[in-house]
Amino acid sequence: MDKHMKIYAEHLEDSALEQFNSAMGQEFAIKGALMPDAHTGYSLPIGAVVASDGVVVPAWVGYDIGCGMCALPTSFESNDVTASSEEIFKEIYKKVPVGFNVNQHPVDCHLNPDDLSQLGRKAFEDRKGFRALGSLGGGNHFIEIGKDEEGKIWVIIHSGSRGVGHGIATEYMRLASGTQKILEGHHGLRVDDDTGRGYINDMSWALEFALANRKEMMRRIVGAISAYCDGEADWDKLINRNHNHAEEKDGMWIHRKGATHAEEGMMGVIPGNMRDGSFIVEGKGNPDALWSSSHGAGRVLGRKQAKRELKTEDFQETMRGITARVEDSTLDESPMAYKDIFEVMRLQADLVDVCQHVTPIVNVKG
DNA sequence: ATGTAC
Repeated sequence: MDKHMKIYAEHLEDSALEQFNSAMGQEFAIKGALMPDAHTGYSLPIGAVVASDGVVVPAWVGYDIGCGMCALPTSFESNDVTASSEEIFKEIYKKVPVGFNVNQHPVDCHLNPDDLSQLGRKAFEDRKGFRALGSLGGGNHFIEIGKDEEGKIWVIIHSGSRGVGHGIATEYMRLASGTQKILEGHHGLRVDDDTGRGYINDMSWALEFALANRKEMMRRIVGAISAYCDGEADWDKLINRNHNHAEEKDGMWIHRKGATHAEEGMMGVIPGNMRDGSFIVEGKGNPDALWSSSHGAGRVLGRKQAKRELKTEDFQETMRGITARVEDSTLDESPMAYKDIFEVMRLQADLVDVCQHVTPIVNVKG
């Protein structure tokens, strides 16, 4: 069967290609693409986009539904931010829970948990409800304050839907597979039956929760910077882009697992690494790439491998001048654990235009 | 990525 598939990755692991081919072998898979940062995941590689007919596959969206980026331009002076970077860094850790931490009390939110299915509602209650709103999480989630080529200060966040999205993903992956082996295979839900509709409803709610989460953090971070610098955020220019979601387009269900939505003219944010910062991009709406781009640089070293093979001294050396946690515990996030972001950006010149390159001043991690 | 089990 000739299905439309395009691979933008230059060096691809065999196991990632096998996962992609296996997914594309499903009868409901219509069209697929692998972004330049693609690497092995479970079920579907990270950096894959697959369009399906009449079916949604929870494992193709993954655990962190709504994981994505926000970028907010501001009028803070870069000299002020640099001069107060240590204070701002500490203030953010005071205001934003990181890692497994959440707020002591629930945070006000316009979202209504009654809009979730019974299953989604239970995941929400079990996973700390609105206490999780405005919390960063762990792994590769981060907060970055940086300046672009014109000296403008941006606040950039990578975070997701925290526990609630994870709970929703887990429960629907279990229902779809019909077994406890939820990470194997490509189990779909019909979009027109109750379970499929339930997944789409709850996934959509989790996307909104993830955005509300990033916005709440943005408010706290802008507050932290404002304690030391004059200026304000340009909220009308906030960019929000998911890289783990499924959306309907032209009668297809497009699954993005670690791939940024990049319609023509759509603004996006592609993070590189702790040292090289992030790119503000504008989508080209390339249909071969299923209207997508990469969601980052992509790993070259697994987390364990990075901690084994890299040296903390080298990490500290390369991060000089940036206020960040640079230590043994964050060594798996070293720039050396990722592909060269500049090369990845070159490989997707037909997918996005680069508008700005934001280089880090402060980086906050879980 | 998350939070559970060791």
